[in-house]
Amino acid sequence: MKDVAQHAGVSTATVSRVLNGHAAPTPETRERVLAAIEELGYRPNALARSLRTTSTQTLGLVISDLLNPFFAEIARAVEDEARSHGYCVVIGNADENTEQEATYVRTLLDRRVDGLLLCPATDDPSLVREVSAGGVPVVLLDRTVRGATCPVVRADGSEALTALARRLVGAGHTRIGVIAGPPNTSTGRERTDVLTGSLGGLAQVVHGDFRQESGSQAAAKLLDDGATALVAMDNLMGLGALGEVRARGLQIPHDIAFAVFDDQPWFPLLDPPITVVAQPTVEMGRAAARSLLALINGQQPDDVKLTAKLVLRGSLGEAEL
Amino acid sequence: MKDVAQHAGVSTATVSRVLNGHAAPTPETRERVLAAIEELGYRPNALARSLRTTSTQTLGLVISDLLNPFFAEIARAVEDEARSHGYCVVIGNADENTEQEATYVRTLLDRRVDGLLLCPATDDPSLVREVSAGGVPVVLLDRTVRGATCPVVRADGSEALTALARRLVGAGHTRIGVIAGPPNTSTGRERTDVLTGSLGGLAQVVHGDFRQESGSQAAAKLLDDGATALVAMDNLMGLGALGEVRARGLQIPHDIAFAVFDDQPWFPLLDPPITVVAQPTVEMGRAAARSLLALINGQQPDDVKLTAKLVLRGSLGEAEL
DNA sequence: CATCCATGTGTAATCGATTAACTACGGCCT
DNA sequence: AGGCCGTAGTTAATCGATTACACATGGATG
Repeated sequence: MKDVAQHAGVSTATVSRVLNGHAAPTPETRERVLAAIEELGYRPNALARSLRTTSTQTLGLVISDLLNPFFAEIARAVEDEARSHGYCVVIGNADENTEQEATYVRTLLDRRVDGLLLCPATDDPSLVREVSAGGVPVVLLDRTVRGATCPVVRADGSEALTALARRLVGAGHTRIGVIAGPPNTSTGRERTDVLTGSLGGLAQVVHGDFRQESGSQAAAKLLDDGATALVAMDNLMGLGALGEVRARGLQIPHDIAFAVFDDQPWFPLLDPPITVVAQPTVEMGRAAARSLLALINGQQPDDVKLTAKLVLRGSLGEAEL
Repeated sequence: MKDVAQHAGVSTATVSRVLNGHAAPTPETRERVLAAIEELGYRPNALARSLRTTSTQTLGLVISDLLNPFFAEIARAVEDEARSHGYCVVIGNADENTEQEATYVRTLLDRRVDGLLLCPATDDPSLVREVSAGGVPVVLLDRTVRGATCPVVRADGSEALTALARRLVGAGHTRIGVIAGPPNTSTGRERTDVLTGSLGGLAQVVHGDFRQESGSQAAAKLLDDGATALVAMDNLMGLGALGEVRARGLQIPHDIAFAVFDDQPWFPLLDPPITVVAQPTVEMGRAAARSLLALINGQQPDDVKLTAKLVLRGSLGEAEL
């Protein structure tokens, strides 16, 4: 910057003013400065700027698992929305691991992100509290924590799950296997509670960890126990469960009814296409980013609850008639 | 930091030494400082530190499309490797868009990343040159650019594609539809060249843009032209093509042979499972991160070329016998 | 013609760390 | 005892920006 100033025959203050679009400098001075900048290929040091202004124009996003297309899509949406407001997003991948999650959150805070979007790995509120205590705006995304005091953005699948339950019961299924998420996550618990609630006593629940492998294992157990329908509570466990169903040579929907929470682009390609509860992923990501930006600007955004929809495609068999 | 110093009755210099594990401070002083840090909940400001030391312990990763599971997996691998060396990764999503790519690269440089991993959107070398000129270490990943002067890490699919071509030809296919990537990307061109080369004159090529929609369109065109086999050059175009095949009610492999470049976890679930050329994604990501770190440490890493493998699963029909 | 004000630019403090250069202290040797 | 040295710790410069405040200039005004 000093070089630019010298080159243009002005002081660094003037250069800074030109850079930041202040009113002061003469059009003529401005020209000279811009020319010098161009000539020297100067680019301002964002670190220095942020140090001085205490604003990094950066949001932190800590997600549970980057390999889960659901979160990848969320990340994408967050990024889009943030960029359109002149913010940048730094993504941290917690890998469904509390420790790694905490590490990432702290790293992001150390780098002074202006705000944090968090998809918490568990519903333990301590990490969120720690962040809030540090005075950094936080918004929770997809999952919440116990006694959360910050805005939360998530999808409500109750209606869709109730409808799903009704159809399964109506079709005469009496042993319905539910491949649930971890009980210490809000989504894991709530989805399962709603579904089992509306299934009366017909549900049999096995908990997985939102990953493919646990989906196969859970499916195996449930099939061994004579389940005639399977519902996986997230797309990765659904993938695992489908593998198990295939491996056993079972036909959907003839031998077994099948549904998944979370839509994926390839579900319609299966034969039959898979019935799902589809979440408005992109809207969730965008809404979360908007809430966080509002919070950063001193507003108090409300919680956002978007509704998930049941998409019938054929994998439930007669239940869909 | 000043507060900590005061609290511990020492100067900021001493606090800094404790923080950075210098030899100087007495165990006793160290104790006091650590106690003060603990008590005040002090966390060093990474911006200030980086400004002073000109090192951010951060790598930039600009990928073509975060929604493409291939790149998501790469990102994940890069991040793992980087973390294990004490580095953090900032991901930028270029969306297969040159302008956005350039914007991201500049943003990352402005933030003074220690090095940059780039999956270039096109093979135009100007952006890479710009970065190199700025003295920032760069490594290219998956794709290269014309006349690249920096290390490149990628997968070589020649062998697998040749084998694939041999089988298709052997099975008597004479109209083989190739859904190619954009000709201005190295992977788009090379894969297609190898495949069409080994297919003699039997190949018919339609170029897509590495996205789902273009895959359906290309497939439609090729099927209209009477193709009896389809090969998609990346998983998203494969997804689109499969959709088109399904929509037309064609049976794989009976009506049409099908193969995709890039494996995906759900390919084995289709009926029949899809034959693919599988790239060693994780190894690519890790290798690229390692190369970049080496470059940052002043070494001159060689290019890395990993080999992709043909995985036969049944979607080629008699070609696989 | 002196005074005042507006306007454009420069000077220097500041953000929060690191680190070279210096000081103070105590022990050891002759 | 005096000189020397090693060591723990302090002072202050520095990284590259922003910005409050001071200053200079020129035109308008009484």
